[in-house]
Amino acid sequence: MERRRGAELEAVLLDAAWDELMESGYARLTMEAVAARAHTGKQVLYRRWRNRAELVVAAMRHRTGSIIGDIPDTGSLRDDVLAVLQRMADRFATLGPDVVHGLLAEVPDLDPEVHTRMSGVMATIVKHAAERGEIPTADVPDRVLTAATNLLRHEMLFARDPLPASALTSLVDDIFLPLVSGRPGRSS
Amino acid sequence: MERRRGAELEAVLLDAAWDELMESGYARLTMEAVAARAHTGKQVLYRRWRNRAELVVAAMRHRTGSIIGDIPDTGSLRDDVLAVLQRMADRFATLGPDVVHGLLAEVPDLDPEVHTRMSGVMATIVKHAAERGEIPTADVPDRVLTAATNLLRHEMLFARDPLPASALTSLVDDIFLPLVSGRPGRSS
DNA sequence: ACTCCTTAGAGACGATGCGTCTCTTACGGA
DNA sequence: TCCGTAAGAGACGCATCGTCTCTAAGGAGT
Repeated sequence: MERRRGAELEAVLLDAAWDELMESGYARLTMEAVAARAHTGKQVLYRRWRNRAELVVAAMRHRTGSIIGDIPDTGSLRDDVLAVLQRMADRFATLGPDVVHGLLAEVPDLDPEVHTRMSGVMATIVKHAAERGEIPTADVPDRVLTAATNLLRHEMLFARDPLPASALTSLVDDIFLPLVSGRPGRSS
Repeated sequence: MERRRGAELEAVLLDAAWDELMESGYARLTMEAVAARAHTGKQVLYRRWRNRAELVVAAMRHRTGSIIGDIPDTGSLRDDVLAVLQRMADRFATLGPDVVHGLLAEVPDLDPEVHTRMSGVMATIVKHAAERGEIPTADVPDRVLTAATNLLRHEMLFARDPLPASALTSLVDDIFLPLVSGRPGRSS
């Protein structure tokens, strides 16, 4: 029997966990199933991750790499923000609400890193826009910077159905742009 | 042995569930424990609620009644909104993140009712403000109406520590009021 | 007052799945 | 070649879910 080791084995384990996650969701993912899919025993999993939650988080990081890639710079503030929101929506769509809810319940420490990174991304985008003269100032409160992304995350957490296409544009046009451009929001 | 029945028994069951929820949180709440605390058997619980999640939701409704009481009307838009946010924060504080996360994971259908009600409350508050002349118009997109409450919920869901007092005022002054008054947001 | 019928109270039961433990054996390093 | 680490496999104990079973309390009906 060929026996896997080290990084090679680890990749197989994480792939198995990811596949299981996609097939069964978080609530129904069992360590037994992951081990079986990887043709190994549970101990091999528990030797690396302390519990199901850690395994799933590792599988996600392994599969999707960095939480957020590079910072969009399209030359238009609106398009930049839309690009960020679109990425979030795509990411969430592949995971599904079940996974996010499950992780949220069991891994409360998952978020802060994401939040600070998001905040940084938005700050950069806003700075670019201010340099172009699109908006009067890049000096914007953190809550405003993250308002659109946080609202999107909120909607995705509670939405039962896929988000309508209008959701992203509404967040940008009704919320974000009015706040950073210092202009009245459009009325409905 | 005195044997409880009907509404009387149901109240005892729901109180037991609530106490257990406060003591152990959602993740550690077991049907056995609730039954034992109410001095009865599990079947009595399962005869009324199909699973743990339904029992907990029923216990919450029983304890805290309607999700939102009356609509604040202080004569000031800012104070009205702050009052709503304060109520949300209080409610969440008594429940704790564990309970909310757990329910979110197991009862995805919990939200829509809350959302529409929240939307209605904010619409009324805004209408009053417009009638007083505090803001130019009550014709505000739904996403703007619910922006503050949704952002607060988002922060509470992800916050590890109790919210700082400034969170509520920041949501009102940096986000909500600028959006509905059609004026620039303050800079940080 | 007597009977019946629902269901409370109590707990056994099977199933599931976690996380631990044990055992054998492949294989890389010295 | 020898040895030690860890892979592969699965048994194990424990917790808890949700179901089933049994006895008897106490209203409802005559």
